[in-house]
Amino acid sequence: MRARGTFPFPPFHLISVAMKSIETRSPGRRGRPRSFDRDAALDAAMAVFWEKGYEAASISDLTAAMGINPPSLYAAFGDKEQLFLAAVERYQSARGESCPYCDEPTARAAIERLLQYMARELTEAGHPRGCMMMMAAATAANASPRLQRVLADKRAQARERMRARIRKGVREGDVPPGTDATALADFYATIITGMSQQARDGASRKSLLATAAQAMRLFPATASKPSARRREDVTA
Amino acid sequence: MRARGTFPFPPFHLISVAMKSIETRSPGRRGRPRSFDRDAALDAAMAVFWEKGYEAASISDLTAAMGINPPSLYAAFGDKEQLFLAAVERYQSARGESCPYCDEPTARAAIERLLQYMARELTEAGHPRGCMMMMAAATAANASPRLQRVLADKRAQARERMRARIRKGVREGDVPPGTDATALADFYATIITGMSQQARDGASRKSLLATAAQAMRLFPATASKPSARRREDVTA
DNA sequence: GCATTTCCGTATCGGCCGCTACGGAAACGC
DNA sequence: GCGTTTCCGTAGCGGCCGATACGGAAATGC
Repeated sequence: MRARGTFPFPPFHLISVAMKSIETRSPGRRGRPRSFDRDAALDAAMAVFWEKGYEAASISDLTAAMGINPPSLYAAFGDKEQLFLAAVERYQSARGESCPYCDEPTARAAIERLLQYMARELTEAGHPRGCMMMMAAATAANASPRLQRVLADKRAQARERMRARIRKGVREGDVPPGTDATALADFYATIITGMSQQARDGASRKSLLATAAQAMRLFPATASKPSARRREDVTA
Repeated sequence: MRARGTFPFPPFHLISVAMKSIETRSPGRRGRPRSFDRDAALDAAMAVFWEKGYEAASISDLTAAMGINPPSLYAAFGDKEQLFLAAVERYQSARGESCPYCDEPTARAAIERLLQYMARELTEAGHPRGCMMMMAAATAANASPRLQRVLADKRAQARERMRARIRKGVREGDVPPGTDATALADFYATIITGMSQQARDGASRKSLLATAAQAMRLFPATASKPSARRREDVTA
């Protein structure tokens, strides 16, 4: 009984797990092999951290969800903090980065796609509500400085990515010149942060999508500068 | 040495403390009187909860900040949960309610005043950053159901107050008819929630004020006459 | 003065925390 | 088969958690 079944994950996850499992069997590892799937255990740990946050997730909670005993956890992941960091990496590589919003042709479309993706993801059934990083940030108030710094860096990176995309839009002409990319990125970062909290509070997907749509209304409209293609500006 | 000095509070607090102190001395209380100021201790406890959240604030942290020993804490406040609830009440009566934004003549002015007040309050020096209620909500993930319900009610009340103010604006004609008060209140609730998190993350007051100003840009514009055109919004 | 009432400080309580020592079992290379 | 290596499960470590038992001290009413 390895799979816990509490938080089913998409197929691509299982594929990745299988590949990793084959990969780690190739070298000449001696002795008894590990009897549980490391990535599956990591997914289970991620779900617990996502649900409860960092400090509130006890080793007992984690081992129960992972289906292993404490020594196996420590042998495979080091300690609670390293396990959490591994879970964060997995969370980001499987979810955050799975929305290549920066590939959208315009900055507006990119931000809009990101907001809609977040509104859906934060209220998706099958995993805890809200964003794992936000939950962790709130519950790691007196964790190690290293962990806090890592989390702060991740958040700063997310905001910086939005800012860079907006600046690119200014350079390419699909965002009005003189637009304050920093202020705009701060605004949308605030929206996303707030949506995560609202989702955790039980807000419906419809409500979050409405908020996202509202927020998009104040994205600076293009002054019909390049190629004169009129956008469906929903401005008020 | 009673005052801790870590988190100085405004004068009105001290006045309230003095009045309460006089009040509680009047009845025929026998035996040795309490040797510490209950309200001052409550303020110190509030600061700890505000800084660390509910679960991360230990009795040891609290007693150290309050300048008393555990038995005095339990005698005066019951247990940790009741102490926290008392701190929440004090927080709200001293801060949340101290911004009578609903008295503003128009709904727009009310929301704008609220947002600006929050932007300043959340970054005010002299007390922890962010909103105590938000911090508590995030760190009370596995607290008692009763406590979680109380916190959820408080948040719902705050949102409902905004919604009611917007609806009043619609009735009185300073907000366009057909405005979706619920969606608008949800949006501003999301903004405020997000601002609290951003403040905790170290965002500057200037940044929060800019975000608040951005958010005000999409408050439905008043038509010059209350009987003007309807405007469609919140479309997916 | 006295008896009574209440508070305060010390010194814990049982329980859970993150974490690990240890011995036996399982899978390896040969 | 063998010895070696690694893993697993039990059982428990020291430490902090929230919460208290208890005895002495302080302030009361009389």
